[in-house]
Amino acid sequence: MLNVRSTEPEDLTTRARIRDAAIVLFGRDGFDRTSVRAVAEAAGVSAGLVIHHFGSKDGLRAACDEYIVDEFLGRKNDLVGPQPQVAAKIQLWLSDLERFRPQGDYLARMLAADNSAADELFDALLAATAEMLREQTAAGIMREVSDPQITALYVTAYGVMPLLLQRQLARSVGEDHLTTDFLRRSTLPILELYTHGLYTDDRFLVAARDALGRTAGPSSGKGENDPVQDPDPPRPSAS
Amino acid sequence: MLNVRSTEPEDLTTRARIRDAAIVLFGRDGFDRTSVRAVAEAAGVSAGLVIHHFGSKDGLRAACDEYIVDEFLGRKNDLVGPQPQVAAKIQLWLSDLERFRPQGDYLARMLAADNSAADELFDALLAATAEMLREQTAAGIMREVSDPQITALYVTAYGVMPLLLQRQLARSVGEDHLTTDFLRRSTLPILELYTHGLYTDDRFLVAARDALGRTAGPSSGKGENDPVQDPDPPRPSAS
DNA sequence: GTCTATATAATGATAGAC
DNA sequence: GTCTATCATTATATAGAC
Repeated sequence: MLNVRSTEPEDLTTRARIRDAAIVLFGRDGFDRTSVRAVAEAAGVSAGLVIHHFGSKDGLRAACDEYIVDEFLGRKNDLVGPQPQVAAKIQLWLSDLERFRPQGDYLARMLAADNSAADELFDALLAATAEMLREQTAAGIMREVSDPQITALYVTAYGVMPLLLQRQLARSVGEDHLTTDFLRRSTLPILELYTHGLYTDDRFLVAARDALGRTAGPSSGKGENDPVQDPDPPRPSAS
Repeated sequence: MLNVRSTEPEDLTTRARIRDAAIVLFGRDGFDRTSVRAVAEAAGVSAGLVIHHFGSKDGLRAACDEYIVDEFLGRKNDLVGPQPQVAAKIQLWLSDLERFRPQGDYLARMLAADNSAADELFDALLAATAEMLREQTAAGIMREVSDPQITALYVTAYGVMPLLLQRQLARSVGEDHLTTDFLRRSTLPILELYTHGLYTDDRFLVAARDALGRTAGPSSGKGENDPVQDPDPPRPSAS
């Protein structure tokens, strides 16, 4: 299903070969640590030709950005369908991590960097997530939440997190990189969280509602005991 | 509470001033985009002196890494207490985002990069989270989960996510950077998730258990319909 | 400890031949 | 379109004076 041309180096134009080589190297080593010469060598051309095709190293980056975003958002070539949807693309990527690692790595770097193309992509993911949340809630499949916008935001951010922290995730189970097995093993724990939560009762939620209620409003003065979000799990006041 | 010397530039040694300037610039612009000269200027010294003190630019980075990790893990100076705990440090950081932004930005870059100091820190956070999960479960405050290791891993990773995606989080609510208000607003949605989950019933969880049960074991062959984790929220097969 | 001056290497980009 | 040769800039790091 879906064409695979874009990752087969064979019949690509030189320009496309350079761009693909750049995605691999930029994704693996980072933009700054990758020289135009290195990209040229990987693509089997001269450094001058790289500049000739993209104007500058930054032009090359822009071309990579655009390609990745278009690819991911399904705005690509062929008339395979009206909208090969984001979800389908995600499924495709996940079905063959090895093969799509370069794109994934590149995407991760984009999201972490100060990059307007990445912003566009994140916004698209967020919009899709928000819409899904709305639909599922209307259908009674998902609970009503107090703040759909923020909820959608965190669900989206939690969703892309594995891209950014793949090194830590893989390392913690003794792997070099994310594997399909790891993702499969992650399925149940994540679904458990999204189905039941982790807490056995309402106590922390109620306490937070109380605390926030006292200062009230979307904006407020500073309190001493702000129940601000904790980079670690929500936990009782102790510890 | 807790001393604040480390962020007051006044009475620091020159070496410490250089290191602090480097943390600011490395955190803001990235290691590669920051020159030794820039660090030197920010610290009010010559480039030669920076090298004199740290041997090389990479030595400077290593010193910054170590400082940040030690600081965060509470292994720092003074005898303020046996273990000013990670949780306390997090609270301190969150209580004054503006002031600790340089450290936060630096930490974010560490975690995203290929950095052994960051690995050590992540491992410490993970261990603390796993231990907390164990305790809370034993106390009946948290539910039993099917895979405590993976659950702890995701809870930890979700916890540090805002550090890595602060740009996207802030942007989505129209801010330039994370604010205390944003974190306050995030408290309830996150606690809702951790208390009730998002789904109204078990259907997806049961379906996943079924699907995984069929292939069984922690490792298995490839299926066509792997219910692999989705960078977007768990969702029904449709879409 | 701190500075200035400099060596040396690498990089992005240009020019011009083919 | 593609190459080779080269320029100009910038970076890290060194050397030696103070």
